[in-house]
Amino acid sequence: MTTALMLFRRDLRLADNPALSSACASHARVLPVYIHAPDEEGESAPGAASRWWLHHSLDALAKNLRERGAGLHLAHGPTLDTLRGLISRTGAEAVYWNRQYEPASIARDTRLKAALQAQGVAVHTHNAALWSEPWTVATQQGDPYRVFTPYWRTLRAQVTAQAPLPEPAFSDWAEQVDALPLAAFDLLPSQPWDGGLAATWRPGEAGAHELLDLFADDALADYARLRDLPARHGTSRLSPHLHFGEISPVQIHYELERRNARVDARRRADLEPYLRELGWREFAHHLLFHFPHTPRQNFNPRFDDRLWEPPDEPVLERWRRGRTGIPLVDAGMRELWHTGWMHNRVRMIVASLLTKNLRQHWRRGAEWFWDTLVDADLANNTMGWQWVAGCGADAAPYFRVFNPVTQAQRFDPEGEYLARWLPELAGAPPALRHEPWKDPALLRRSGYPAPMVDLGQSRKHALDAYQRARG
DNA sequence: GCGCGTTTGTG
DNA sequence: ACAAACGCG
Repeated sequence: MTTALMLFRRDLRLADNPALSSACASHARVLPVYIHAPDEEGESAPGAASRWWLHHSLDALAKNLRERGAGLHLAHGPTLDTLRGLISRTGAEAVYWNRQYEPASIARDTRLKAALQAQGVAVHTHNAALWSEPWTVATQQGDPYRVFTPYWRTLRAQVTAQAPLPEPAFSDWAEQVDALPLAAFDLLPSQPWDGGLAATWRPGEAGAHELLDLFADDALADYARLRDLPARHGTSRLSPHLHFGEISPVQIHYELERRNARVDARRRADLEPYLRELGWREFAHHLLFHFPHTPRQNFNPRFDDRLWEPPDEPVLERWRRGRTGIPLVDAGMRELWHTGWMHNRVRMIVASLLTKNLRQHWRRGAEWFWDTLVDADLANNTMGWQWVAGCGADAAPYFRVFNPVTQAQRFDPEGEYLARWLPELAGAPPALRHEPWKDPALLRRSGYPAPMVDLGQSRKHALDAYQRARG
């Protein structure tokens, strides 16, 4: 009877979990373990909203395991000491985990693997999170890609709809010893600000597949058009489930292809625009792996930090709280605060306002997103903010400054999204929701603030600063 | 060398 | 029309 440990991290699912399947295939007894060690994760340690998600996702995983006669052994770090303790108590001969790609996690896992192997324990690691791991895609020169489109062409040619792994058989799970209760991780907020999160999300594997079903039935067919409308549920909203590994790109791809094959040719959805978005997620991981300094430093080294003003706390606070007086920006920031998520188009617009019109460093924005997003992901967050700020890989040109009024008129023409998140403006006609300052009485009556910046003027300032920095 | 490239705004 | 500049095939 050989025993193995299955170390869960951000792969909180039973189906299509290569490390878990491999452990179960090779060992008579497997002990599923989760070790809480945020100090080992460096800048990818979860923020407040992610901790909320993690709590509920672990809860869901533990329940799934219990229903199958197993359990999830919870423990505090350090990871190595904890694993050593479990190995000596269970007589485990091997440890299995799925790989992570953040700089601190890579360093930790490298040390972990060497230390375990040195004491005679076998270590098996797998890919559970990506279509293609960051080092498997390269230019013809053998270099990492810095531009999305050629990256995607290469990756797309490699990607086929692979059948995901089924749940492994659950016989003879090792018994738990001295496990902690989930509450010991202290992941939930002490102030109850999480009501909006609970009303919006169902963390865990079942919740992920529920959303996938909804997306496949509902929005996918018209994805290219609907994905840009923040008032609609036109996107998959799978990002937090993907971040915590409750579902994999392989599962999503396979399921969407399978459903497509079952409807007649005329009604088939065009999957490509959606697969391309998953491609951006892969690209972000590719960039973070090959350019691990980018969470802190500009990807483009010629980009000058003097473009941004020193941190201005009152300015940052109005932006964070959704009181800039620019409706689409405030709606987005309030959606974020309430639900832990923001529509991607709105993310670009609030980021453009912060980094260009308000001239605050993109890292201030990335920090706030990190704490408030349930899908906060170091690779995606870093790439997204640098892209908008203009200093990233394949970035928007710096002179591209979004106009949040035009954007709202184009993508939320009826002001539905604005009304949903800005109760002050809900009663006003759409045209005034887009530009409430045109009716000073409305501002007085509703208490909605006047704009904190002149969009035209601040745009000009940003472009001038860019010219100076270049010159 | 040469064409092409997620997400735009202003005049 | 124009606002840059460069990675990639």
